[in-house]
Amino acid sequence: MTAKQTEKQFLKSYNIHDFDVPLTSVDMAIFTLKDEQLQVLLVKRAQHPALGQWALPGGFIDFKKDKVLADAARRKLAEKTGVDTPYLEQVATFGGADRDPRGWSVTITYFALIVCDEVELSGDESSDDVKWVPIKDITNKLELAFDHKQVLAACIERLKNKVQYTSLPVNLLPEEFTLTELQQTFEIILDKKIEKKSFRRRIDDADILEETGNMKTGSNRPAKLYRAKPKGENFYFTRNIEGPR
Amino acid sequence: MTAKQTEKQFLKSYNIHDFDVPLTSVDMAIFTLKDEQLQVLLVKRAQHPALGQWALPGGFIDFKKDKVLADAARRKLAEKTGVDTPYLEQVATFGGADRDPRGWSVTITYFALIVCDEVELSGDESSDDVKWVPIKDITNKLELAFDHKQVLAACIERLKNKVQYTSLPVNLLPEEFTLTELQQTFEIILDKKIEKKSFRRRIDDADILEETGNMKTGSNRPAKLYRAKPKGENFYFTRNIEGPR
DNA sequence: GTAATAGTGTCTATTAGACATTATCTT
DNA sequence: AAGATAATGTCTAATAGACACTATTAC
Repeated sequence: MTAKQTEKQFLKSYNIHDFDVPLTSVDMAIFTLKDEQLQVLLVKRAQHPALGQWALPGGFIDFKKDKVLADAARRKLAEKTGVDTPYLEQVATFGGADRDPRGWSVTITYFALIVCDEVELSGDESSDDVKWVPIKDITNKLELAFDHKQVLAACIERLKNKVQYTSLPVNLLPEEFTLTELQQTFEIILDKKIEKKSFRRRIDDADILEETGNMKTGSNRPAKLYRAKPKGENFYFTRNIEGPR
Repeated sequence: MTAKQTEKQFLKSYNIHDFDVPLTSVDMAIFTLKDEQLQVLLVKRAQHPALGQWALPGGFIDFKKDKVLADAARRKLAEKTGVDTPYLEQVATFGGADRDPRGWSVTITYFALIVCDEVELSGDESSDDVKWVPIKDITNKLELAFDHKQVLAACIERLKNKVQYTSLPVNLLPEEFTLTELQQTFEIILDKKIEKKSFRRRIDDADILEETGNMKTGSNRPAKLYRAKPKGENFYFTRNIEGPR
């Protein structure tokens, strides 16, 4: 391999396996709101290594199906849940010699926010079982495969942090929702109470919602239903939610 | 490969090359403050592909030298600059079929903040030349190898965003510095003026600096010199710098 | 009517920006 | 003393939390 080659000659003689190439995969923390708790999807591994252990869903890149990294993440999500247009965010990439017994490995980690009643859980050849687990139950008692507990912790931390200054929780609610439901979603993730008026001012100032015209009724005054505005990317506030003084 | 194997048997017969494995590397955006500008280190590629083009420094993981991903980033930084304890932050991972002519590739991207006068630039076998480039000069005119312009844009965006609510710029200054120098650093990165009293209140409230006891003299009133407190991780403010009203 | 939750008005405490003022050095 | 920059005092405007109050439904 001399510098006098043309690029074409170089590429012809190039063999990826001449170099140290880590085992590279994509893992997902798929979050949803269920039973008034933030929950994450875990799969029981049906293959070695870590056979039988609970793990974040994930897998290898498919060179034919995936054009870019996020495609692999979306594909994994769709395989497990059937959901195909979630909020998806890359969190971090973990790599090291010891995190997988097969050798030096790298995992690119994403989290997704989905509406759980749009989901049809489905295992596949790589998992015996799939389940939602409240993130509060992910304690020392529950073992996860590989370093997935750390990976998941990073995803939860990112989510909690961003909920302090973005409108992310909108993505955990169905098409139409009330402001009270949205506030409760924030409160569940932040694990603290938010003052109603402050919250509504904040959302109103962000100008990210529109009324659907419909109302949610119950045994009391009906509430206006809102949806995210069409152009609705995530809104970034310049101040964190402060919470009770 | 049946499910009846033990994990040991599985690992024995496992061959990483039976799967789609992307070419995985680490790239660095090394930032410094030089001539009152934020600058980034670029290297001229001495090898195919993209021979002769300017690129972010980077390279492959070394399974012997690198225990975890960040080791590879630190090693690349030290090879180019001699700096060994920088502020280092993982930004994002880019992967796709088309970003490198050698095939499906993944790059884990970090940025580093270093003090440029502690640096001894040194090329090595993979680069003809190394230089600092002001980020304002990274325009349409300047071509970068692969998708490095996008990669760099992501690093710059992350840095600028975080400077709004963290104390990151401390890492761009030498051991001792004045509050005015720190303020100027913020102003350069954010590209806007900050009101002196607001800035000093903010830094004071964060309680991240300590006086060194030394003064910086000039042709006017001397200024106190500060250093980051020993336990000094980065401080996260709950509000962004607002800037002029 | 009562119960319940939706939605609003408004006070107060906090705080960031503005900007004037004072302090301390060199020449 | 003049010039320059460091450092601080303090006013004002903006705004988040607190909390009381009104509105609208089911029963």
